[in-house]
Order: sequence, then structure tokens, then C-alpha cells
Amino acid sequence: MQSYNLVTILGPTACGKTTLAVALADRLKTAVISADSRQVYRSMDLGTGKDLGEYRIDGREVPYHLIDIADAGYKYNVFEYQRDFLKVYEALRAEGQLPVLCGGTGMYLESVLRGYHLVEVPEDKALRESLADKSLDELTDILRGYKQLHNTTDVDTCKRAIRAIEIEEYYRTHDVSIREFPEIKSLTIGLDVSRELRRERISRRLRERLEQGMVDEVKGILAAGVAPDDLIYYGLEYKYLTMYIIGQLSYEEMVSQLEIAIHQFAKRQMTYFRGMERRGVPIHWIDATMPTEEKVECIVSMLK
RNA sequence: GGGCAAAUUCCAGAGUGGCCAAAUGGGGCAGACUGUAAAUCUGCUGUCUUUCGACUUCGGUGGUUCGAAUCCAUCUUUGCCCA
Repeated sequence: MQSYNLVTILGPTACGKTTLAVALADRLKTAVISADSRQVYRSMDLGTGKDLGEYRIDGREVPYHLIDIADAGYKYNVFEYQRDFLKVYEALRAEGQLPVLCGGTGMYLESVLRGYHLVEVPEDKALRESLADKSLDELTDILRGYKQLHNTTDVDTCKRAIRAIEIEEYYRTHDVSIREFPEIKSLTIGLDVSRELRRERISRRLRERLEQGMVDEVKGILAAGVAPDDLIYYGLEYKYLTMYIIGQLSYEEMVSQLEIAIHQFAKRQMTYFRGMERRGVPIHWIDATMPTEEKVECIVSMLK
């Protein structure tokens, strides 16, 4: 009997997640919910690997969600993601669908798959200012003063420690109610690619996107008024391309450093997924090099 | 043809007689992560060994020395300069 209420497709960058998710959603007559912390931004397309053309199969449109929902320059976060996911998810479930969650942002995926308890804690400017001069040791001492940490985040940097204090302080001074999060039973599929192939695909795709005008895309975003630092903040493509455009890197430096950074990112994604498995999210790894149709059949048979 | 300089562990690059398996950076690998997560942070990175430790490395060969990546000779290669 089917007991799943979600299918999740995850994997490192450039492993073919979208193609599979779209084909699967088409087959299941449902929609794709993205779990990508960068594809949420409008006008950031090539640099995030966003290809909306992929959501069309034989003339049929496969609906997608949580893509293009924020402006470039905005700082979207897990709290918002979980909230937005829930809204879309419940609407799709109400229609009797089995949505396909697809993405590579480990924390966003885990916030859904493990039902993180998150409470909206706004930025406390006064508190932040009062803590700004403290050393990490002092901040750690302050943290020790609280009964219990809301989470187990590493607090090994001042920024993290301050945020942790901010959250603890909010809990202490407000009557917070934890947001209800439904139990998600996901059939979670991981796309497995060998290290060598993964690197090869990443390198190839980077070059393709540069040829497709990724530099111009970033120039356009800067020209539209987004500050360089706000783009650099997004990391990877936006970071290195911006640094190149504002003259901090030569073209060659940009390409080689970006390529390395993406490889490292993909590796960290895999580390995160393995960690998720250890924390109790079972992942069925399937060979990414299988033809899409075979993968879809394989997943459909697992659902039965 | 002559002169000079250099060859170091995956790469770059320190080291110039014992404290050197060899600084540092990069890369690679592994890991943490419930609040910027495409971020941030940690560990490992010659071989064998659980540890102690043992063994093999600093272009090749041969020397000097109690002891050499470090000194000498020679060979090879590379770069620069004069022809």
C-alpha cells in the first residue's frame, strides 16, 4: 500500500535532478516543488542552473513551485522556505497529488523531511549591537547561561553565536508557539554519480553556461541595481562572476576558482546527504547515468 | 659552444649539516551543521602501525660526515645570459 505522501529527488549539483523530477511529476500527474536556496530568486537563472524550459515535456507543462519567488538581493532563509513549502504542499495534497520535492539544498530538504521546529525570530538590532564587540569566548559564555539551546548548531563563529543568543532571548521573552508541521513520509531518491563523472559534468556545464551568457546575466543584475556585495553573498557563480566583473579577478582566475568552488560545493552536498541519512532520513540511491525513463519506472515501482 | 641559476612530498613554495616526514598556502579526502546553508566551521593529507614507534622520501649516481633535503664531485633536465 502506498504510504508515502511525498517523493523527493536529491543529489549533488549537475547530476540531472530536474530532468528526473519533471519526468516523474509528469508521470504522476503532479507538480515539482523546488528545494533550491538560489533558484528562489528571479532573474538568477544561468548562474543557479535554473532552466524553466525543462518543465515542459512533449508540449505538456509540469507545474513547479518555489522558483522565482523572491527578488535578487533579498535574503531568503530556511524559516521562509519551510513556511512556503508547507503552503504549496498542503494545497497539492488537498488535490490528492503526490508532489515531487526536488533540490540540492540540504538544509531546506531536511527542514521538510525531518520537520524542523522553527519559530519566526526577527532580527533584534539592539541586541546585535550590544553583542557586536564580544569575543567568541564571551558569546559562548552567554550561551551557556541559557537553559537549553533551541538547536544544536555549531556556534563556532561570532555570527552564529549571536544569532543563537538572539533566538534564545526571543524564546525567553516571548510566548512562542511552535509551528505545526505535518508528518512527511517521503520516498527519498538520491542520484548517485561517481566522483569523476560528477566533476566532469560540473566542469562541462560551467563552460556551457559561460558560453550561454552567464557573465551578461550577472552584469544585468548589477545594472538593475543589486549591490555587488549582495551578489557576492550568494556564493559560487554570483560570487566569482561579480568579482570578475568588478575587476577583482581576471577571467582565467574567475573560471578556475569558480570551478574548484563548485566541485567543493558538490562534495559538501554529498556530506550533508550522508549526514541526513545518519540522522534518520533513508535515501535510496540510484544510478544517475540510467536513462530517465528507467529511473522513473524504478521510482514508480518503489511507490507501489 | 661558453657562463649563471634552479631541480623539495599532488601543486606552489619554505627549509641550506642534527630540533625535518620536512613550514605555509592551494588542492584533495573526511566530518559538523534547526535560522545568511551556493554559507560557516573542524580534522586528516609519505608508507606500515591502535599507540609507542619503524621504514622509505627532497632530480640520478657516487662521495665527505657520527649524522645530509642541506656540503663536494659528476650526470640529467629546465630556465636565463653571452655567443
